[in-house]
Amino acid sequence: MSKEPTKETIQAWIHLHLTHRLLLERVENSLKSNGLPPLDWYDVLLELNREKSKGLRQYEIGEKKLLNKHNLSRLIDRLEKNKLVGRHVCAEDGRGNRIKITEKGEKMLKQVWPVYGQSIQESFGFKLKSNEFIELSRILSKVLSQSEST
Amino acid sequence: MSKEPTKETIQAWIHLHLTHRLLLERVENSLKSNGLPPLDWYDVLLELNREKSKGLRQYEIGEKKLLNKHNLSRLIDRLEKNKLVGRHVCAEDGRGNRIKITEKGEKMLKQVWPVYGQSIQESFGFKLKSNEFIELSRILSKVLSQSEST
DNA sequence: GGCATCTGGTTGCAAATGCAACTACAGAGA
DNA sequence: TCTCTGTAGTTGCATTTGCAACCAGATGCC
Repeated sequence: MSKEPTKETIQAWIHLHLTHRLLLERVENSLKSNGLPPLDWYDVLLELNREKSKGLRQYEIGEKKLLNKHNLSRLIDRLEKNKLVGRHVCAEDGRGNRIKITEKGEKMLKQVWPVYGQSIQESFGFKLKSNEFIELSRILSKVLSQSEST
Repeated sequence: MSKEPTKETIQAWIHLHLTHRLLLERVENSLKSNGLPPLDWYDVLLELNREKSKGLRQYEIGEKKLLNKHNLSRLIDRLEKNKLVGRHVCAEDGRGNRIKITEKGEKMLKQVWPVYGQSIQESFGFKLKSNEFIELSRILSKVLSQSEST
């Protein structure tokens, strides 16, 4: 089994890398210039918002968002310091805690979305056709789904 | 003109974000565990290797790689400290300098590629069919090319 | 139970990044 | 020429990340 990627593979990887950098920079800039917190905050809050009642364990967030535990722990620190989430005792496991979004966190979500959404739309949404977004998602999902176990 | 991205747009963006994070983490880990420098070093060296004689201005590298000047300046510091590149006086513009790759830099490129290439192949190359890589590149190129001026 | 090992999460320290201010030269215009 | 503005690159400082060591509770084995 050849270990060398093909030209097409390399090309696609480079484009993926560059496109991501471009879009992320745009999004972060627009958040920042609107006085809003970085994208990661939104990402985590959004995940927590889906589990308002139970909350989530840190490792669950880490798995969903592919964030490592060190940084996630400190990201939660920052969110907690800003009263956007709370750490709650975890009944099932004394080591861990359950993270829950606060009212203020929910408000933040609502506040961020218009800016975030608009930024995605401008930098990305207008550039492709609907079926291209679908195709892009399909292809990337394949990469993601086959990699979960690995 | 609606500012709200469609569901498909959002979905594609999230997949792009996650896939990139996954692949980058894999690549960086394999480089690190083989005692090799981070991907950015390779990226910049590769660009410089295409212009061995003339070298490149920092802003040129920045444009190609979408790196901002502050970080690029310090990245060059690190590369220079490791004797992988050199800063040379720039005839046309007294403010700037020309960055050129050294022999050691070229060696580093050769040393990194097997590990880097293998890592891409394992995490990415095996997951899609050839025509999917081509389609992926095509779509992402559209996002990139339409964004250059913006 | 008692011990070793594993896992979730935290923390100290070093390295990298983002931001803003700064230097130095370039280029345009009076 | 002189001045004003713009651009290339650097640097100080605060924030964030990465790494490794660590703590404490869970799990497995005897």
